[in-house]
Formats: sequence, structure tokens, C-alpha cells
Amino acid sequence: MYSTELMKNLVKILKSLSELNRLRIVLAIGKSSISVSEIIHATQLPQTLVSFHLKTLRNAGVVKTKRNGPFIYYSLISPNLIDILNDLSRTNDAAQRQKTDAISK
Amino acid sequence: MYSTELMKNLVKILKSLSELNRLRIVLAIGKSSISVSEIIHATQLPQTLVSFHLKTLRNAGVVKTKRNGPFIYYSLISPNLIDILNDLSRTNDAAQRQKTDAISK
DNA sequence: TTATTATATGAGTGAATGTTTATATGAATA
DNA sequence: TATTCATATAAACATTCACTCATATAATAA
Repeated sequence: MYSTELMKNLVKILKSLSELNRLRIVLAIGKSSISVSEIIHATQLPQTLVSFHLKTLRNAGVVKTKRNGPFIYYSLISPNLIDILNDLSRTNDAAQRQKTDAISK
Repeated sequence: MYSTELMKNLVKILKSLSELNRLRIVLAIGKSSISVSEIIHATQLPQTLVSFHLKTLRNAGVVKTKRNGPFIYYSLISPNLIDILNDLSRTNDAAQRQKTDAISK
């Protein structure tokens, strides 16, 4: 089904999303376009750390940038990533409940 | 939107999926239920390594087990995880094409 | 041009994580 | 019971990775 290439790509995205601060950044961006300053403000993370993580997200092909004067605006290349993350969260939530239910029987 | 708890849970799943060998294992399991031997055969990975990764997937709440004699069968707690991964892969594929297209202009 | 603001990069450090080797457990069979 | 097969665990090692600190670049304003 999946070629090695596709799988490696998938791993790259998953890895880029699988770190709390990066996930917070991605969710802060959401379906809009916000500057690094706004990301810093939203996440309360040090500037260098935000920049560092944004690089990872760029390399993974998750976000894209657009400069406007001194500001650089970040947005998701595929905004529906947000929907996918919501799906995953819901799915897992249901799974966790299932697990708990099974034990409590 | 997301509580810290939910985000940490999401990170845990994402992290469990964001490693090539674990992803291969998850995809090998797919929507069915297969024994460890079958996983080993499908992935061509050393037995200890498969066992090791299965533990991570169990801890992340991604897979569940059912013993049948000497065999232990693994399946996804939420089989629709497969659909979500497909979505993510398709989404990314489209995004990559978008990026390439932009450059080739 | 100098200073200031916004953002990125590089080096260094410590912690987390994947892999291997050796060993253990648990079920089935002789 | 002894042996074999299926699977799991523990320790040791190597590598990856997140974070911080210091510095660089790029745009704007004074």
C-alpha cells in the first residue's frame, strides 16, 4: 500500500507534530496566518525556541511563510490538518474510554 | 480549545506513530488482528525490536492484545486510525505538490 | 548611518529514545 | 519433566533531539 517514500514522508510530518511545543504552535496557527510574535505571545515560549521549532515545521512541509515588512507570517500548508488532528484526538478519546470501560467491568 | 491533558494525550499518540518501524507495524496490523510472528514476518524486523515497539504502542493506547494459546494477537483499539493516517498522507501529498508547483512556476 | 525591532541560526549540553544482546516467561508438545 | 516455540523484559550503547545562550540577518525608524 504505502511506498517507503510515502511512509518516510508520513513519519516526518508525524514527528514534527509529536512534540508538545510544536503541537501548541501548530494549533495556535490553526487555519489562519499569524506572525512569529503572535505565536510567541500565544505560546509564551522563548523566541529562539519558537524559531527553532518553526524550522522543524517548515522542513516537514507543515507550514509556509509570507513576509510582510519586518514580520513573517506563518500558516499551515494544509489547513485541514487541524481537522485531522481533531479527528485523531476524538478517536483516541473514544479509545481511552473503551479501555477504561473494559477495566471497570 | 484543547486542554493540556488532551494535548498531552495527542502528543503521546503522535509520538507513538512518528517512528518508521512503529508506523510500519501499525500499518501491518491495519484493521485486522495479527500475531507478533506475523508482524515480524511482515516487517522483517528482529523479534525483540518488534516487542519493544509494541510496548510503546500499547502504552500509547494505540493497540490492544488478545492471547490465543502461545500467540498474542494485536489489533488497533481504533481501526479508523488507518483512515486518519491515509487522510494525513493524502493531505501532505497534496501540500508537497503545491510546494513543488509554486517553485516550478 | 546608527539604533531598534522582528526573526533566524549555530554551538553546546543534557535528556530522551531506538537498537542490540542476553535472558526470562509462558504455553504447547514430546 | 524436558524441550521447543512465541513473546516479553532488562541492560548497555549510540543516536537523536529539545533547549539555552550567544550571535547574525533583515527591515524599519531616527
